[in-house]
Amino acid sequence: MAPDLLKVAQAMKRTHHCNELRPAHIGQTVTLCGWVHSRRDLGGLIFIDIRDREGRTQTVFDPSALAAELFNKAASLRSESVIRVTGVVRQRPAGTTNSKIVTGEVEIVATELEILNMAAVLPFPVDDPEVAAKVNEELRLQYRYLDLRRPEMMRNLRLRSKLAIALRQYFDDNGFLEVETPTLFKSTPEGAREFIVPSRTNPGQFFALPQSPQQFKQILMVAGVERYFQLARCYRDEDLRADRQPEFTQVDLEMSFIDREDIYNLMEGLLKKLWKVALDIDIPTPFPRVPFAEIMNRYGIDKPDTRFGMELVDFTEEFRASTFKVFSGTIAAGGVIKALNAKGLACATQGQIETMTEYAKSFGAKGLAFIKVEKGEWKSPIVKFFSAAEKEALTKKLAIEEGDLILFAADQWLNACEILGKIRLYCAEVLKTSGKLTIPPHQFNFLWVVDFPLLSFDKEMNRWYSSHHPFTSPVVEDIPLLLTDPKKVRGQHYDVVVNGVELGGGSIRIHQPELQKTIFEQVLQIPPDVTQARFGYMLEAFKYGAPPHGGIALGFDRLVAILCGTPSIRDVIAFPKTAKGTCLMTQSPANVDARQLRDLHIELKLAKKPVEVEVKPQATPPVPPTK
RNA sequence: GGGGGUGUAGCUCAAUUGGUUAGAGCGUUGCCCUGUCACGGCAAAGGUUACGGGUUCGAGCCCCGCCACUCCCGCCA
Repeated sequence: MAPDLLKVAQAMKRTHHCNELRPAHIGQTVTLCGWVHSRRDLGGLIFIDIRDREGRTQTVFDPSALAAELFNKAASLRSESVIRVTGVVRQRPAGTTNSKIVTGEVEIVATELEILNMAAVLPFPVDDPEVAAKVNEELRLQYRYLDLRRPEMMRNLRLRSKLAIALRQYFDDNGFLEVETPTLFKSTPEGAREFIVPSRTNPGQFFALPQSPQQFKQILMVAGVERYFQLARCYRDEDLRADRQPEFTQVDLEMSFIDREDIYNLMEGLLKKLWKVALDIDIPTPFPRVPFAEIMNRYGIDKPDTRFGMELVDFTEEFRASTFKVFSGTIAAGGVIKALNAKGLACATQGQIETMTEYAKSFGAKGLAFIKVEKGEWKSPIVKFFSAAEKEALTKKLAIEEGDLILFAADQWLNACEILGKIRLYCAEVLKTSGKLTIPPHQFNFLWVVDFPLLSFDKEMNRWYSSHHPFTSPVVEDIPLLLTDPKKVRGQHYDVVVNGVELGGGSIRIHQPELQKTIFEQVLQIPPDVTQARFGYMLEAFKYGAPPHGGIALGFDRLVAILCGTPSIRDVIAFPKTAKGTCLMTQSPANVDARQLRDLHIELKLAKKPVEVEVKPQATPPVPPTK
């Protein structure tokens, strides 16, 4: 490059970021680049706050020291225009420093201003954090590039990047290889609904986007990689939630020659590091390891929030011979009685109780028995059936006090637990809103849920299916029960849970082809030809020396969301989809032209006419009249 | 697939029981202003009340339909 061009190019560049200037820089000539955060035009003096990714700095345009042309240029600037300002750093006059920003002791007396790009009038404000945070999410997603300029969103992106780098470093330190696996994969209809991709070169055939790199990572173990990890993009064509997107990122890993404890230790080390990096919090390890049956008994959900009590208590023995037939009858039919004490919720209105009852019914409960403890009395339609001994047992085991609300579930064990588990969470929400339950913002209760049942029974189909996936290894001593008592077989599966959120799960896998074949054909009753078509390549691979192995996957988006303190993973994904799976910014999905379909040998047969993509009128403010 | 919530000016929100010309703050535009940082002052523009029907003398408000966003259930091996 010619020397003069090089000089121009260097003059283009900033000398500092907008968070850097301090009294130590006074007297220096500096250049800043960024966006017009705000402009305060006092007529004879203009202040412009310039903002970049790092922070904000005040610049001053003083007509006594400037060409009129430059001053007018500054006066014409609109919010969010892109500028480059050169000037001299000086101390702010006494009494005009701004303690709210780190550069608040100094300002730049502008000597040059270049407008790199004028911005149109904004569809929503990005400079006022309070207003911006309330803006309709639809609008934020449509103009995501403006939304991401907000410091809060930029902070989320930055933390996400920091965490990704920290975990890569952690895995490298622990001897892992990062391997990328294909996203054009094969349909495996056993799991979640998949996104299907037609193959042009193989008419009538389809790829599927992977729900996880599960099979590839196991084959990498057969390949002798020994320790693999990946920040893997995964796809599921299911309905969305605040914590679910159709494409999402998993921290995926697999190790050979290990057992469950090795996974626990590795992940505890990782999470310890990430919490330190993000929040400077030392989380205690090891995490409790609690069997599934105990978790269900105590919390009624497999991802319990243990930051508050209100645990479920069993009263099956106490009510076995009760004169209250609803309870004793349920027990006689093989069911259980569970209760929970919603501390301080006796104030619940009739309406709230009804809401809870309806809620319980929506999960299959027949009703929801309750006792309100008010003014020393037990107010309840059922308490008249209870004997003194039964009342005493309740008082003792539930530690009943004035102001409590006791709720009961009578059903088969798992149903009773699950119903009361949902009610427990509902009560916690009510107590939180009324200020009777407060949870410190930086409390993190981690735990491992272990010993899940390997198999679940599908009544409609009258067959067993894998609780997780068919490659999960049974607990070794339970293998003999596979064909005799499948219900009792525990899987070597584990979930890591924090504050009621399932952060991830994994398992030790089956590495013996014979056992895998038994599970597929005899336990799951998948016909051999189907097994062969779907998983033949895996069974084949496992014939040539598969090491014992296991792994886990963490939901990276959820992890980042928790560390950013946001309830929605959309806030930590740069370009998320809406609840209907569309992208408001790019207006996708969209129609394709007939020729593309013809190339793919696809013909559309739609019940309804394809909805013509309505070209939304851009929410642009009226164009101001020209001067 | 089912249930709940929301939709009024560019943005955030009001609008009493269905009743006059649908208001406010911010933003925008014009004028004034040399120490502001939520700058200030004066003035102005800006509305198919998401959309389509219906009831009514009269609908932002009631009814039916529909669309979008959102939360939850189902679903997510």
